[in-house]
Amino acid sequence: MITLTEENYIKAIYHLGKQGEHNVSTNAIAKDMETKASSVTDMVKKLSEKGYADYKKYQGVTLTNTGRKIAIGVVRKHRLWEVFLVEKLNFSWDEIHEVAEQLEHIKSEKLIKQLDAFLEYPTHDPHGDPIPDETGKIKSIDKILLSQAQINDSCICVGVQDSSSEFLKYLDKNKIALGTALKVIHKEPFDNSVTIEVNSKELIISNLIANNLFVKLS
Amino acid sequence: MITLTEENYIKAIYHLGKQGEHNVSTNAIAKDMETKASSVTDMVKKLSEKGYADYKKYQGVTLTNTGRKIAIGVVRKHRLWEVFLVEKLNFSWDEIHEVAEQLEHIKSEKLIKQLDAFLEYPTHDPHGDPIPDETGKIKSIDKILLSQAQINDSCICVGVQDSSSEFLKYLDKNKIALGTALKVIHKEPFDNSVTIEVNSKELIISNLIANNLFVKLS
DNA sequence: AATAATTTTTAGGTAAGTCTAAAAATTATT
DNA sequence: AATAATTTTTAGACTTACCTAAAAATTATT
Repeated sequence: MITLTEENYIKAIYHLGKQGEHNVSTNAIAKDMETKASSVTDMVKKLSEKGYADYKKYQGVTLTNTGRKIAIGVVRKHRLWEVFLVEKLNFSWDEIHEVAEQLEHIKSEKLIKQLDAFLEYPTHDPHGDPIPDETGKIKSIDKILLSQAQINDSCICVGVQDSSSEFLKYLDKNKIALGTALKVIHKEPFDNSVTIEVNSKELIISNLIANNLFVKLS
Repeated sequence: MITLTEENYIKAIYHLGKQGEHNVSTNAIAKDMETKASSVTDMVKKLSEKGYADYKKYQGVTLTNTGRKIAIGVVRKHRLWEVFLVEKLNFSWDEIHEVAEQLEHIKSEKLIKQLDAFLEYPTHDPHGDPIPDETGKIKSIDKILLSQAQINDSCICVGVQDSSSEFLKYLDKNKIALGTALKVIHKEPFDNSVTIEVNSKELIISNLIANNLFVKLS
């Protein structure tokens, strides 16, 4: 049996390793999970013994295939629950993370299978992140950061890099949601801000914002 | 903060005390929770210190108002999730308990409020048990055990006492569900079995079954 | 009422997951 | 290449929730 804590460590290693393939440092995990490096060392040893991770002292850690499968399962659950919260229970996209963090640990094959069907097999969560399918396959769309789009490019908002409440509230305030059409009008070389056309209005966006918004060229 | 384990103990004390009002013995809790009496002693001391229970050595334990409120909150969540599983995710009534045991511990005011609304404010769960409202009020219907009904009484199935998978499967097999109309045809004094008319057919029901089926006279 | 049986509590120990502080290894700097 | 800074690990301790075994209290039986 895998514990809740183990699941959380595995998830962190997965995310920090970009899909769990490259070595993740003890300190990176500690920072991400708001715990101490010594606790992380203890846990990665344990994960390694249990066959969920490969770990060599001072060399960081990677997930094994088993570990990666577990991580993907948790991510799948997390994202399906996020869809449920937004679509069925009228949560806004800045409120869902904390609840999904709890729901992702509920253990029941049938539950997640039925939830998936009930939501009509969504492919992306409310932040635009892909939902792994039952077999763990993740289909990613070819998205770029808004900061990388060129002048006159037309595109559609497909996701966020930062999903902090503050950032999402900023987007709400400016009527930018998933699916919103944007057009790049001007890029200011001085501060790397971007002028875009959105909802038939012009809006100036700081570099920080443009660096956290994923778009798809259209 | 209250832990998951504490919540489970509080819930057990609540159920064993019929609504948490009369003294519950250490052994009764241990049996119910499949743990040892010594563990129970430790925990009831802790619950008592935290103000959730009143406990005097060798005298058993009762819930305080605070403790009872917590128990009712957990029961509310458990039963709402059960409704969700049956109504929305096509679970059958013998599959829901174990998943609801997990879901009942998810902490989010908004979640449960919205879930309640999404389910259109159900008053009873799939076993016929009442769902406490937001303020903790529980409206119970005047139900009796089928074994207490008299010959020629017409009634409706409104709940079960035993919600074990075996019993619920027996009911399914015999096409008895919540809302099913029953009529008492004969009561056999020798073994206390009951002959009923259900779905236009006669069915002989053992005393054990009749003692676990709640009905409302109609 | 004394003894037996049962229940409950106490005492001491274990495992998981955390922490602090110190030691060891690695990486960066001069 | 030697020293400094940083990262990582080890060692030892704490908390929660559990356990076993023995002691104490309660309840039942004769």
